[in-house]
Amino acid sequence: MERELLLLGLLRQHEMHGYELHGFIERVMSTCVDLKKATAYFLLDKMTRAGWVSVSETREGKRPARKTYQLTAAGAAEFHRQLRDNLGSFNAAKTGDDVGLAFMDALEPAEVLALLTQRRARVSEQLAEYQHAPKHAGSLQLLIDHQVHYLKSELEWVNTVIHTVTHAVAHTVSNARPSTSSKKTIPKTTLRKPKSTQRK
Amino acid sequence: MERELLLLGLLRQHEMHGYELHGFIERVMSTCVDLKKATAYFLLDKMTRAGWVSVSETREGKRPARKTYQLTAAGAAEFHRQLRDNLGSFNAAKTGDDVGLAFMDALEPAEVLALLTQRRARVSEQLAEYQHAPKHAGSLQLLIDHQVHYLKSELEWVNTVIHTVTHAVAHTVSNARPSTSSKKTIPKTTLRKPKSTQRK
DNA sequence: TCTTGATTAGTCAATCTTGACTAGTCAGGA
DNA sequence: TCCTGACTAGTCAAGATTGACTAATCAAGA
Repeated sequence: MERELLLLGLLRQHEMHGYELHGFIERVMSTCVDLKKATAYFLLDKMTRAGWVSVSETREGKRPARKTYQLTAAGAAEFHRQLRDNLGSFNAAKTGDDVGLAFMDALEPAEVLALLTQRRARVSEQLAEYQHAPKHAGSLQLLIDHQVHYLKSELEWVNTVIHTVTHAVAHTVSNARPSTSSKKTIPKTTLRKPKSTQRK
Repeated sequence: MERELLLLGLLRQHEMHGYELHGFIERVMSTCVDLKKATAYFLLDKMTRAGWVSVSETREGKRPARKTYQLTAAGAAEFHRQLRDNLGSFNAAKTGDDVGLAFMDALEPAEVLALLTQRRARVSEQLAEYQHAPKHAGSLQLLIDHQVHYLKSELEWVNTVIHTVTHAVAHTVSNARPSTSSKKTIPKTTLRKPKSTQRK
């Protein structure tokens, strides 16, 4: 839904054709939003049907006609409505990217540590990339700063997990029978067998 | 894609029917993943076609038949593949939830502040809710902790933005002609008009 | 001049996701 | 007994999203 706001917001500045909108988003904002070309066209179409933008075909030379989109009055109103809604509300992203953590017990702790270390490297790489990227002007930089802030927080998180697991390993190893490490980290009580609803 | 891993991982513990899988995810993991019922069934179906899970219809009393899903050997292999992939890689969430920030200039700074304050309240509420929720066992709690860590980071972020905007307002107001505040925060140079590709 | 590869501009079929709906069961009160 | 509302279990059509494809233009080198 914030993708619509984004398109409306960009069109507010001046009319553009679909490819241009998508290109700008890719080039400048790819750090924090992703909007594939086909989705951009889909949304522009939808918003055209809703009367928020209007299209005009422009023909240049022998090129196939390009569609230029411009904001209508209704679109401007919708932009303001969505903007207020966007700034005043909060939709937490789901951090489910690391669901695997719930199933750590399926692997040797040593392997888990190796994998998490690899994950940490990925986070660092991305963080470095965004931190050293050329600065943008004004409010756009704010969005990138947000992503950087988020990545820093993710880096902290991976580190916490790595520490936790490291200690768990140390503990487990010292208590384990030789050559077999206890791999159960989810106690049985977490996942109960379905209460048998057998009847009759 | 991590939704598949989640389903496979849960089925690894013991067979379940679709409703049970979805129910468990809703009840226990709704903080960090969201998987609607229909999506769960869709994925189970897909994974059945892929041979990762098998289905058996069980009939109890006069109830309509329920489908019970169990992990196959191929499914177990796939689970391990996906688990390794999941732990070792990192897909940054896009923080685009606040794209509106890029268009702050369309509103009075005072209103922006009010809206951001409201946003901060939303973040706090959610954070409080998750922090005080009953603890879960083992690795599952880890996922919730991640979400809490993330929400704390978001709270910091909103605060940063509020501070920034507050100062910008102070600065603007002191420089402004009386009764009109400068609202342009995105300099013109950020969004250029398309270089006219006029030819001929 | 011809070919190759990049850029512009979009379309389309396949896949994924979801809100809304169906339908049986069961417990408890009128 | 009948009705109501909650729970169980799932289906379905509509909508959103994407990867892969088409097709024209243009620049630059062989």
